Amino acid sequence: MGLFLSLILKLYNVIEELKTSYGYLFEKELIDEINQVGTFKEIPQDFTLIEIGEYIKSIPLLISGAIKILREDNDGDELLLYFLERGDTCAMSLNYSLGQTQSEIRAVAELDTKIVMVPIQKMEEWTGKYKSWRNFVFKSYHNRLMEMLETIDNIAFMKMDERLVKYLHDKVEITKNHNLQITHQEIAYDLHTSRVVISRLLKSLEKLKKIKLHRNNIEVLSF
Amino acid sequence: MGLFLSLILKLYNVIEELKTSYGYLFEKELIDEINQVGTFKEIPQDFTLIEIGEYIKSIPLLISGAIKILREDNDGDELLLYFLERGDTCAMSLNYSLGQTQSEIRAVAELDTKIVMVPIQKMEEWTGKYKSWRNFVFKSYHNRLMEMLETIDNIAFMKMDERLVKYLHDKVEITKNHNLQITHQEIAYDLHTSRVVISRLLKSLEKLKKIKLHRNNIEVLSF
DNA sequence: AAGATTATGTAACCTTTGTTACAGCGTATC
DNA sequence: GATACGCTGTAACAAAGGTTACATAATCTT
Repeated sequence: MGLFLSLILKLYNVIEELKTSYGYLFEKELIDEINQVGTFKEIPQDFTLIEIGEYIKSIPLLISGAIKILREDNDGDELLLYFLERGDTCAMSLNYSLGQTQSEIRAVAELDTKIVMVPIQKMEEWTGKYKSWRNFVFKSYHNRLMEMLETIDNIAFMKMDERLVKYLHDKVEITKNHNLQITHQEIAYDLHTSRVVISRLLKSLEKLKKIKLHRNNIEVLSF
Repeated sequence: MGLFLSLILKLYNVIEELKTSYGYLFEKELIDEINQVGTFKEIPQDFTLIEIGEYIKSIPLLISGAIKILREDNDGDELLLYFLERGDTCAMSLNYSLGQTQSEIRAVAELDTKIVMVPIQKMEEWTGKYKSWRNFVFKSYHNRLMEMLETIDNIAFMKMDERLVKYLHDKVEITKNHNLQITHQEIAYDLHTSRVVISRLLKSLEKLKKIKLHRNNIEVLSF
């Protein structure tokens, strides 16, 4: 009886979470369908949702938290592309071609994150059936294109010191915390450079009183 | 009478061109609709189709030729993003939000190019009405995302000499000509670097017998 | 043909970024 | 508390790319 009640509560919560995050976007019928075929998942921080080369079987709809999308080259060198937040989905997963598609990116939970996974098969059905889903997919694609453009701007037009400042500010925004739990090496991976370069630039930012450096922690002062 | 005949021939050609480039994608009814509302345009090489900040009023469907898509930063520094070819469209234009959208990119004809311009208003109508159009839009978005990924790979993971080699090879492929009519300065703009750097690297490629340098012309030997 | 314009070649130098090496500190583990 | 390990700081050097300056060559203009 207690178990039964908690199951009902759980389901109730999922549909509530969906309504909160997507209710303003989707019709009631679509929310109901998502609730039926989707699986709710709670992802702990730093968990890898998908690796490069893995087959994409479902589309993630973000309820809360944040997901970091990374690109990697043949030598294993990384680069942070962008973050996904509530109401976002991964445009890379939206490709519903006949054959299976392999992921071009790695997705890692940046925070504890709640998502609803929808089987990729529903894509085609829903894009015909629900105008709101169609618009959502178009909008997602468009947002992702804009974020890729921003990433290109960053790496093409900005120098490493500017990129680092932007990175720190983005992190503060995503985590909603001025104290970033992060090592210099981790930043170096995300920006595709070396730890020494990051330490050097961070130290100069500290001298400018923009940040304060601690072990495993960076305090962002100016924002 | 001669004029009347040539008009008929012209219209006939447009629908034929559409059928050749898009017939395998679109239903006959959609081809007919495109033919009715679209305007056929012949764009001469180097003509700018759209500037950054201009309002997007129509979607270009490429019939033949090639279009170069460029990004620019606040200081006017350029960067080549990718090329569009037959059967492609500009994903940046596909955003049919309520308000007008400003272009984030510049589009320049790389070759003499034929396109059909479709009013942006048709987007919403056709995505509901034609499954093939929907798929085309999704596929375009996906292709453009993949090209942006490739661009990011280039600028993030490759050094200038490798980027230059890739650039030359891409040019040969697009123009279908081993003799590239181009100056060092133009290459420098596309790759967002300086003319001196390009001259230096080109000279070293020439010493490696990969290219032969002439005035306003680069002969690509190894391919 | 003379002069102007544009394209290319190259040297010298500077800045940014990447690499190697090592020291010192904080924390966890035994 | 001794030891090991991970994180940070920094120096010294190397490499890539950007800048300035100038010479020369090809082409266009008049």
